Amino acid sequence: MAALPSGKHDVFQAIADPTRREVLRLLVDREMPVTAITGHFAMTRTAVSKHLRILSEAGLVKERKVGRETRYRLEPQPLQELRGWLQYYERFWENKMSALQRLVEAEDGPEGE
Amino acid sequence: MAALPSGKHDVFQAIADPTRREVLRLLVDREMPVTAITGHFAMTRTAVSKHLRILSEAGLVKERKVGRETRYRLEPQPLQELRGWLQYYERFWENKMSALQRLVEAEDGPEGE
DNA sequence: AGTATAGGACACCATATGGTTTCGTGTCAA
DNA sequence: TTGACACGAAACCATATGGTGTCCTATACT
Repeated sequence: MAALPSGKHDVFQAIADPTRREVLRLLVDREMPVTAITGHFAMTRTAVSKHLRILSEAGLVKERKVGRETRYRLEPQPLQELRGWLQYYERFWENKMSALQRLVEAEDGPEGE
Repeated sequence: MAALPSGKHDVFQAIADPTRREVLRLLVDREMPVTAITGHFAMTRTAVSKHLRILSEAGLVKERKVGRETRYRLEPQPLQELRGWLQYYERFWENKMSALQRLVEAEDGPEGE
């Protein structure tokens, strides 16, 4: 269930930081080396590198060495855990159900968790 | 767009902590006073109270005073922001698309949001 | 009235987090 | 081979985070 912990940071923690969410956006359509990523932020390369490590621990990015650069790319699969978590709550806001209605749905719901 | 910031903590931060995610689960089907919530955790009432404040700042719970107790209930709407964020990435893991395919999908995508 | 219960406020503490600078190493270009 | 570039590692720093214990007030019980 815990989706192979490649480090001490999980997906929930990884996406908690706005900078890291921006990094993910950057990597959506292309692979990028650290310096290029850093160009998009007002912080040092080292700081960005740390964010990349956390994302990597969460499995959200993968690195590939090409010559002297390390290119990072998005690895979206771990977001499925987040999606699964969210799905549990989705039905609750859809029709602004009451607590009682939620209770019924929760027990009666079409879950396979 | 930033969904009325009722405090300094946002949804992403709020759900980053496992304890807070558990609290949300507890409140799914019923309203609960602080002490009752605390009963489910190995920490003090004060600690739980702080978590509740953070959840409250993120808009994920609402409090209601009843006599001497403060009852908390789930307020799932703010999770929609998370869902919107996630949806952007959903298409990327569905069929393990390549970066190029993702690029095309991202620009050309079948959006109706 | 007097006591017990619920819970917020406050002071405090250890560790995590997000950032910096400096340094070392591997790789590319002249 | 000398130098510039890409990057990680390490030491350091301020603040945030997650927890504690003590105290105070409001409400309920008898």
